[in-house]
Amino acid sequence: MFYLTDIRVRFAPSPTGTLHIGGARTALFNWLFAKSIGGVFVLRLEDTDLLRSTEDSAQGILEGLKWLGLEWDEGPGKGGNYGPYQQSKRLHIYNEYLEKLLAENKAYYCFCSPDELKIERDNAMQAKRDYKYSGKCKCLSDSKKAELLSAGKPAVIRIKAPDEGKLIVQDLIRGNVEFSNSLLDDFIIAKSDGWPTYNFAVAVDDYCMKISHVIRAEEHLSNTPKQMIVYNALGFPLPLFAHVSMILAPDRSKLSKRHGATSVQEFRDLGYLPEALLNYLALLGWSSGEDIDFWAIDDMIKQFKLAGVSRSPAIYDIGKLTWMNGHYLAEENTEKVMVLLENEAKIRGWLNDNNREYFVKVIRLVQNRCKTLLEFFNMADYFFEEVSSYDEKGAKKYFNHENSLKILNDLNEIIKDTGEFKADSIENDFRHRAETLNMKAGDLIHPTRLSLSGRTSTPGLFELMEVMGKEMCIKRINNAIDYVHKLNLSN
RNA sequence: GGCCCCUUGGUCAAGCGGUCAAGACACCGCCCUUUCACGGCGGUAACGGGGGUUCGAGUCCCCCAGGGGUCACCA
Repeated sequence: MFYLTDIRVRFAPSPTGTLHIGGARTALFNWLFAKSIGGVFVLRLEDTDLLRSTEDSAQGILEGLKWLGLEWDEGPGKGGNYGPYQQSKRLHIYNEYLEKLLAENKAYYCFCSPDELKIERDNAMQAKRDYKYSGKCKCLSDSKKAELLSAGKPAVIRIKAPDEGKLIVQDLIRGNVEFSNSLLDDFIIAKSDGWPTYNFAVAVDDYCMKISHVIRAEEHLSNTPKQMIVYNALGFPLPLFAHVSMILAPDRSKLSKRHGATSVQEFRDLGYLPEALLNYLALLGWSSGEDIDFWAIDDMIKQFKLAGVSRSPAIYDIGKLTWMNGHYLAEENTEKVMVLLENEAKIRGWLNDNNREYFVKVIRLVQNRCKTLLEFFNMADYFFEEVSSYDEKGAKKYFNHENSLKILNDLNEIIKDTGEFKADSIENDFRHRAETLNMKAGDLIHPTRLSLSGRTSTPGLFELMEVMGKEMCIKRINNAIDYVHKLNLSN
């Protein structure tokens, strides 16, 4: 009997694209599982598809994982005792096991060309039969085989698959899932270019890397019996499996580029915080049973159980992610937010060495109203740039009646007269003046807001004024007065 | 099409034989308020269908339907 002494899990993406949120969630579940029981989280790059794998993609995936804080214990850049952690560097290992299977007559060379096989497959399809490889190369004589091999005829290696009985996948999320052996054929384990196929490489690597729990996306469930055949042929003990359901787009289809942002980096660039994305992803398919929306990562680790992972596919909802991000952003340390905004702010000329303090004050005012970092740049422009136009409806309402000029002039006076330019005292002055003028405070507040920001909605006006400073306020009120003058002339 | 997985409001999701079927997002009201957010209160909205088992079924079993996955010298 084989006992697992060490808990080891892995995330094994193929570097043929970006790290999308489905992959990120799979990585997260692996990571949480490992952390929750003191296991090891391994990262392995499955890059045996030489044509589609790219270094850029690999770097992007690594970067995405790091950004999320899902650091791996072993893997690229980290090392470990079971490397290399890139399949493209493990050819000698696969060859060793390939030769073992060949020597034990558990696998055989197949010389059928892709074209031949395609024809057989098409025929089977047309006849509405299930296609299974005929197995004709299995019966090749040794001499014939040697002849073809030495003639350099391209060959793949197939594994001899049992055709009776059944395989039971022990899945920690789904329970036992049975597959009948009769459905499987002698599938290819090594391509004619000498590289192993996925199902072979995965099984060999998971064994060699002493993986105890294979936690991966549901799309791999149907592949699992094939991998089990490899395990069995090689005499490897089986790991435990856990197949996590997929994340679907709002139209219930598989996530793809046409669904907008799907990759971790896109979300980063859109101004989402890693904590928020992680929290959202965790709740999309996992529940502790408690009624908690916001999870500190440490609590997640404490509470995480594979049994709490959902079996049904989940449709992701960017609205909820955004809502959640808004909460994280509102509570984030202002200095940290500043760091996150810094680059873009400098590019826009909003931030330089002399106005850091001002910039921080603006963030403090705006950050709890933004749902994403990107929104900050849409919401705070008037703090850094001249007001170039006024909200149309606002102008109609506050700049376009007989009292408008008088009110604006009054405002200028109030502002000039305000001794200490602090939110409290400004507010006091405003309310006083409104009273003496027999107006509502709003009658003064709204035109001021529009004058200072060009908008009808902003953070609290008096806080805003304090941050802007007296000088800027007066200047903008004067600009508004000019604007109203012109408006009157043209009427 | 074969095989496999899945099915509670629009979305996420609690529930594990007895509940008026939680909660969150979204949506709609109201309150707070200088606007916008936030917050508070309230509301609309669900067990895919059909058979069983049981005193009793969202919960167990079977069938159907729908959705998803997979059937490559891709991973």
